[in-house]
Amino acid sequence: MTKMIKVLKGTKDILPQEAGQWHKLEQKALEIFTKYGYREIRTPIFEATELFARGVGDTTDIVNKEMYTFEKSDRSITLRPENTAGVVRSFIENNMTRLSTPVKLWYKGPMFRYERPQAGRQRQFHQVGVEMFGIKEPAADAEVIILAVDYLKSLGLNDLEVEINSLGCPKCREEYKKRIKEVLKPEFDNLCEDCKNRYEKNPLRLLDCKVESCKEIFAKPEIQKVIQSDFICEECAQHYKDLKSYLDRLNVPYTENKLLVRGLDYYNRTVFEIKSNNLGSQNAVCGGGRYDSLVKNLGGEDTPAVGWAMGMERLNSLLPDVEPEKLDAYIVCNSPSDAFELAQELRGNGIKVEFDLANKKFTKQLEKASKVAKYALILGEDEIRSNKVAVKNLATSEQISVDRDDVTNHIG
RNA sequence: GCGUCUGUCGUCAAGUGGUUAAGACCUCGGAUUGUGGUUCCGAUAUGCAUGGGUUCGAGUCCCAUCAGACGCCCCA
Repeated sequence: MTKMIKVLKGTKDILPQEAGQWHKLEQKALEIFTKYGYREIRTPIFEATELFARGVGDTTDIVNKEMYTFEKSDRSITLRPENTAGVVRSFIENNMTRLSTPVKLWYKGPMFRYERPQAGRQRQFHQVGVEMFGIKEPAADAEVIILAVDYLKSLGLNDLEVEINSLGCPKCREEYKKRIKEVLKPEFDNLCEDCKNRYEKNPLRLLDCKVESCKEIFAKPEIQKVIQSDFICEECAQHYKDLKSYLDRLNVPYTENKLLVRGLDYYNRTVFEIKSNNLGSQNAVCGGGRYDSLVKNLGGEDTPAVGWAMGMERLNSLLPDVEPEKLDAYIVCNSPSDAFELAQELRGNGIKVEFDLANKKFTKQLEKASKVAKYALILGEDEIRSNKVAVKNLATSEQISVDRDDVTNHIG
């Protein structure tokens, strides 16, 4: 036999039996985001590699080891690993700074990261996300978080926890990093390999290492004191405080997590995640935050922004299965042309109907009808002659003869 | 990139070194030439991820490769 070609590692077919959940995710996204004034944007699936290097940050894992990059006509091109950079590129390129603020955009679509697949992680996966441009006030952060919660609720997902933190601005964050490095310096040799790495690359990430020996080190009082200290500057602290009071006022429960640090370089001040306890170790369904310097860094005017993304596969695995909908009717008839004609009449009336295309026997047709449809429409020689149709309710076995023009009214 | 576990029909599986690889569901056909979902009968893996090895003999033991699941790193 000829060799079979299989889907690539970390990729999946979305099969018809899962389509119901995907439709729900997409329909609710459109419905809820529209209520908050967001409009959909669709950016290309591949972009110049430089966009992600500068946008996401060239010290991040995503850019360093997870991108699908290829050369074409002397250009370096990359399949998007996330969509904030692409949306920001489009925002700048299409002069959206000229639109009245806030500019609210949402997107959905596939993203690509070259990683080892595991529960809740694939190489091609899908995200829905929102980005809001032009507002520096904490009300924007709050609205974006509340929108995420609202969307998740509309999907019937309530067992979720919102975690927030503030990373401060570049100025006060540098100060904090310096202090963490100072206090950990004597312990450097005792840290695990990953932490030694993080010490230089991203000191903030040090703090939630899962290795026991590192946990012990971080538990020391003098180190805890630095971790727990309020390092952020006055303006950042006020922003964070205002965000919390909005969330309190709107009755959105949240927990503060000082160890919540996002791995993308562009975040400042507010960061947040929404987690589920019903997933594996990849338990965040939503992650986002404020990125006030990204637009400028990518060549646009200085424009503050906040946004988030959700992993659709992760959402999907929290959703109950959707039963496939039955056909309204299945036509049972030994004359394909008569069946076809009736089917087209009914389809014209908005009825979901199929008929046998393969000249199967009467009993086989009826068997098929009972599996896929609510009603069997029996169209035999007698019925054709008298312009009638026998309408059989397959659940109750009741059968009545009705005028052909009247069929639609009997299978609502 | 690292670690752990797994790989028998479309699906769920039995099989624990010894003749022709259970069973169930799905699918298809028949009983049933205009009445289904119940029932009965029948069909469907020359092969146990792939390639080597051990053995008189391997789905069963060993090695490698590939694939999958889960975890680390990181992220949605």
